[in-house]
Amino acid sequence: MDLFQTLANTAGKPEGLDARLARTVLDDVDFAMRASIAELAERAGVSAPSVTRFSRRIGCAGYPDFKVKLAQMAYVGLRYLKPEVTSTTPAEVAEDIVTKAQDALFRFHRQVDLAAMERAAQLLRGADFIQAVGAGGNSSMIAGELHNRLFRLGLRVHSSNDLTMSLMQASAATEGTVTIVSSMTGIDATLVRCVELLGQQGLPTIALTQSGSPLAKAASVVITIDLPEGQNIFRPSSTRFAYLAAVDVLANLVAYADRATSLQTLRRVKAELVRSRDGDDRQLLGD
Amino acid sequence: MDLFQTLANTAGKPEGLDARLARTVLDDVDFAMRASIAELAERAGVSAPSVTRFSRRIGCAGYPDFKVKLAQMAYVGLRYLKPEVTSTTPAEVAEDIVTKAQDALFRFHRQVDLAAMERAAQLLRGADFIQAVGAGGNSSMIAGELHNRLFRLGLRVHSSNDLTMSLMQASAATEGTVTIVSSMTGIDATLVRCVELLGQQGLPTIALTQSGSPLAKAASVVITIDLPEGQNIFRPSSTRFAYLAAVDVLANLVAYADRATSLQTLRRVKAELVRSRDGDDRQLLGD
DNA sequence: TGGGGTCCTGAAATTGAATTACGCAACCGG
DNA sequence: CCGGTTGCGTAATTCAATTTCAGGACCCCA
Repeated sequence: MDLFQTLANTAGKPEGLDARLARTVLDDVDFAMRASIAELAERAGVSAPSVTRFSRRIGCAGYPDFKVKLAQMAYVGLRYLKPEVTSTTPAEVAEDIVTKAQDALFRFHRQVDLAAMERAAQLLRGADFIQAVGAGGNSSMIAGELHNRLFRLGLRVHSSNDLTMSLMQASAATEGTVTIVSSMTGIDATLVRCVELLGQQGLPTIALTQSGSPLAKAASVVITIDLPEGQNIFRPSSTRFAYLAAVDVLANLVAYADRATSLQTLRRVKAELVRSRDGDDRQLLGD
Repeated sequence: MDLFQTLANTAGKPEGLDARLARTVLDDVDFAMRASIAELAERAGVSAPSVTRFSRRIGCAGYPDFKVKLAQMAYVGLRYLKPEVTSTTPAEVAEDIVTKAQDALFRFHRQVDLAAMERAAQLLRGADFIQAVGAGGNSSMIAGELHNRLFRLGLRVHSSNDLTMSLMQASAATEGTVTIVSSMTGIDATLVRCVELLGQQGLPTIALTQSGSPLAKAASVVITIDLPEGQNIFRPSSTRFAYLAAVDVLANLVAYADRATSLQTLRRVKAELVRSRDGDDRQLLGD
């Protein structure tokens, strides 16, 4: 997992055969994955034994093992180390975005607190009414997705991007209401206030946010998502891929918690779509 | 890419050493990646040469090459072949969702038509006004994202989930308007009509949709995204990850097309957010 | 300044894994 | 019942990777 980190560090050193090898590898990962030890040695201008030693030093059993580990890492993280190359060709842009998105998913999967997920799913499952709240673009999308994923399981959901409105609704919330909020920063004062208000009334709140943020401190169940954001101001945030995945996992857990009801509702939604729209029931649910 | 497909097919055959080998490999991919040819041969109960022949038959240069290819595929698609296991534990659900999302991104990257992307980016860049249209949950999200990504580059965008409204706006559209629509099915009659209407007026349209769909036929620039949807009715569509990536690539290309303007606008947006919200400028742009 | 030690490196030797060659056995068509 | 074909394992071979070893650079201390 940390192979790339190690490689990048090694490549950063000013001199030494290891640095040269690391640079050669990073320069053309595909080549390194295909090449024999002799070919790689030649390209890097070192001897074959040096390659073996290099492989060992960065934590592999030998060169073949290094190749396998490299291949395992190659897709996710491929471009990560060339830090913030301002990619300009369309191919580079596409690769950059896909790679970062996959990396975000990967990291999310590593760090996801499944116990918190389950608690959240249980809360949602038992709710009489669900409020999904998020604002600011990315989290607005997540709030909308929560609605989109949960209503079809037979749950009563309202989603909102209007924090002022949510604050009012929080004051007016009744027993049985579960509120789920999303905020990548977790520092929006209105949102935090909203969650605190609900807490004071003994109403459960779920937050998708950064750990340690004010929002995380205020919510009753926290699903933390901590990801490094890149420096490239032009690159749309890959973090939302992780948030989206979190929504999906949550929705799935809710669905499984009460399979029968969910299935029934889904069938009804689907049937109506098929009837009114296209008659093609292989198309997916929702457009 | 198709290695897993091939493996799954081979494993499906009732008899033969190849089938046994494929099953052995799929049964424990990690083992296969680490094992020597002799170890794998023993576990499968075949001879070493059979493993080499097997590797060749499924399209690899030899066993080491097979291992590398296997490693490349291992994360994405790992669970793919155990087709539609109805995963029930939270860990399985999470892995399933992350894997499928990564797979969707992977496939998107493979098939993305960069030329079409560039044409679309050029159209957007040159537009006086952009209409982003999508409905039905998934595509509503995409329309919203298009707005969210493009406004901050200094473009004038309106997004809508209301197809009836969009139809009216299409009739009223003026020179300089570029319309970008998203539809995973590509068969919504109103949306197709909307695009046709614009075409008749000589106004450019961009569609993110399935190839071969009515919508794809009607639009002037088509960004095709063809992905298989899983059978699990409970699993939220992983296709939207691919759509989201498409939006990001597009937004990035637009940004680079006129770097100076984009940067300026982004800086302004960011400055305002930092000022009014948190004073922490490492937080990402939008919540 | 010089001697001993350590570290780094590549050439050569060695090991060991993967592949090829070969032959046997089963199956198929005539 | 007999060639021909195919599929497989054993044994031989090849080739890649690794270990060994020796040369050289650098450093520390006398």
